[in-house]
Amino acid sequence: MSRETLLPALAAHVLEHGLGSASLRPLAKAAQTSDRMLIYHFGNKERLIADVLGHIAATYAAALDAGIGDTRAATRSQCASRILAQTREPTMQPFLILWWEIVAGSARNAPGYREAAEAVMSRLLEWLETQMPEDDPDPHAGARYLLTLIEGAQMLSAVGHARTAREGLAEGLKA
Amino acid sequence: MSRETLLPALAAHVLEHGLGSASLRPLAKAAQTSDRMLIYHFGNKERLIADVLGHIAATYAAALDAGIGDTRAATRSQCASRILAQTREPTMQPFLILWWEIVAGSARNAPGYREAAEAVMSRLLEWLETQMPEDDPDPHAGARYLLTLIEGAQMLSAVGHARTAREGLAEGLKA
DNA sequence: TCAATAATGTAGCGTCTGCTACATTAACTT
DNA sequence: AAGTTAATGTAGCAGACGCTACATTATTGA
Repeated sequence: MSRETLLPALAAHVLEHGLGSASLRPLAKAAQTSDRMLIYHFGNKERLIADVLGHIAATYAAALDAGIGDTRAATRSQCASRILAQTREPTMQPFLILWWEIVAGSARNAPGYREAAEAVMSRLLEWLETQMPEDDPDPHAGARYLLTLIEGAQMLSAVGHARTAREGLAEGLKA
Repeated sequence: MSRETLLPALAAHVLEHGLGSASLRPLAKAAQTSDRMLIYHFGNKERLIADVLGHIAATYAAALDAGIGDTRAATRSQCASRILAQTREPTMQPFLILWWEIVAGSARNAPGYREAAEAVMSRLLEWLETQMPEDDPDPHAGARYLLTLIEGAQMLSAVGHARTAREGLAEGLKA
């Protein structure tokens, strides 16, 4: 069992249980190995977690690419709706919950977190740019605007302000 | 030393070192007591953390109120600038970093987190509403819009996308 | 004044943590 | 076939974790 073979199982465990309870022995059990072997393959826990986060970020990016449409959106609002529909996919939920732990780690400069978070946001930005309306006056700025608005809404929803998020989004997307 | 006497020292420690390293013995040391006494006063760690988060949320809310201006903003953009200026205060930085841990806990339904986060966002919303331009066509929606946008920008900055945040904000606030 | 209650100190239990020393087996190279 | 390296098992160390049992000192109320 190589490092790459282990990563999916480790990622699945982290996605389900969060980073707070990601200690060696539970992780090892989830991947059907021993803590001994995890250290053997990854060197130490820090690198393990960094690798797992990298794997998760890559998986998320691939899921985004898979859900990409071949037609551009007609309006910014429709563009936002598309990405919000993606985030409502059930398979996306564990990632959305884990995401805030990644942001928290990034804010505290935990090694590996910043890179994973940056990668995800960059990919999301690319996705948005390809989906922007053809006649948009400023697709570059528009994509960044939509990303900012959507992520703000996502956060508000995570802390029980879903209603605030909905009204904020509506105001920001009205024609 | 009562529960209320201890809270400021505990809060200071959590603000400086984060919730990840908020275990009983370091917390006790910071408050010049023993783990024994922390359990005695708060019952268990779960309630301790919930109380500390509540205290921090209240402190943050008070800081917001203290920084409130007596004049309304002239434009939504100016209103946003005011709150962004507040968040750049050096004393605010530890809270901004801790905030994402609170969001992460809230997303995972950790006890006490949701309440603290909700309280902070509610207060921020009130603050925004009092500062909205007098001639704004829809101050209710406008405040929610600004909150969503600003928090999205805050998150992007936390993960190394400060430039994206700046451009997104600019696009969302242009007249 | 004396009894009841609150507050604190000391010591430790059982468990989990990341990690390592040591030994053994499997696989590959020459 | 022999020797080298990679991969794995077993056992355990030293420390941190949340929490508790027990004893002791302060404080308070009758």
